[in-house]
Amino acid sequence: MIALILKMAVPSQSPETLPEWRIAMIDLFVGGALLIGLPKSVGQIYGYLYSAVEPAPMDKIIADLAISKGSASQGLKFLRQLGAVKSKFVVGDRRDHFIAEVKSKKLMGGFIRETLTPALEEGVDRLTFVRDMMGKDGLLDDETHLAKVVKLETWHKKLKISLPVLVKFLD
Amino acid sequence: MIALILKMAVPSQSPETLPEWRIAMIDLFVGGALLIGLPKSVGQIYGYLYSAVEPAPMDKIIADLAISKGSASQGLKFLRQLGAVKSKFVVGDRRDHFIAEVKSKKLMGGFIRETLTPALEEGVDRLTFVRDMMGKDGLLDDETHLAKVVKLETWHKKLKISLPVLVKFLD
DNA sequence: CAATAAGTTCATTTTAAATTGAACTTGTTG
DNA sequence: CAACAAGTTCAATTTAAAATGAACTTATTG
Repeated sequence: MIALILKMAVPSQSPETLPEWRIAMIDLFVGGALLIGLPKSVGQIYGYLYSAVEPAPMDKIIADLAISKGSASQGLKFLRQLGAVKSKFVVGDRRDHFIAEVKSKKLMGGFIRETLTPALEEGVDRLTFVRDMMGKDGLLDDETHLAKVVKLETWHKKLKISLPVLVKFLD
Repeated sequence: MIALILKMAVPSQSPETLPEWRIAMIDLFVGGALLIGLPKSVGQIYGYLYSAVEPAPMDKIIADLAISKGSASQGLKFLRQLGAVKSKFVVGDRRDHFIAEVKSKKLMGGFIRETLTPALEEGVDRLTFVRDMMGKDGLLDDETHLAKVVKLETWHKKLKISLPVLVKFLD
């Protein structure tokens, strides 16, 4: 009996046409996503959830954004890894319901952790290698050559410092 | 007579095999370029010039990096627009000779000017549009909805402020 | 436990972007 | 001014990435 009532509270979703302001907001996030090298679909999904008033299940996202199951599943997986999206349990509904995390500590922090930091780490390795190879060629005594590596190392160090600061500043 | 001597000072370039340290440095810049959404070839060219000891003409870049004339020409054009590369006149040689600009004010400043700022500007337009449409739907009185736009506007403003600061810090 | 719903995975297709190279423009020189 | 060298442009091709959707796994329920 209770089950019946709960079931009725979650009628099958008809693909809703998004209001213009939501479409514009989603576009904004799509632009941002592409700018930092993330797939369009990820921007769409995050924008959708950011602009949503209530938690949305995957099939609703799929219907409203007109994207495939695969894109939605993978996009949400990625966003959850970042910590940019979390899921909320809704009573009487088997489906996961997703909401956007809006604190930029979570948003950008996740991006830095999952994307930027690995890239920077690879950078360290390459820099070490450069030093080694220069040493082999006896170039580390040469002012000009040494300066090139040192400058790179300085950039690297400063980037590593400033990214977290940036995140904090953004709120 | 003089012309003859000068000509001999610039013998036809045999495609030189780059030392490992230069290859590693170039890879570093390729990684950086891809990270910020620039084509691989642009990273290669900049890395090549950054690691070069003397100014290099386009045909040397083409030969050493084994890229096409088209890529080289377009890549250099882009880098000059940014201000990340400048050309140096070499006596007795018709060809342009290129050198990398290493001050990050030039490097990142150009990127911010040419790529980030236009993107941010488009963001302003979209945000204005979002406000308009929300207004039309009478949603700007609603705390929840208003908060969403305001948060975006705040992010936008802070990003605009912090990018130049970041550049200064990087040197 | 059979039937259904939710969600994931991944081989294939689609799409977008970068690269190429041939044709062209511009400038130089003997 | 003819021949060549340097560099640009852009249509066609190649390459890489993202999106799709069918097959699958896992969990739920009547």
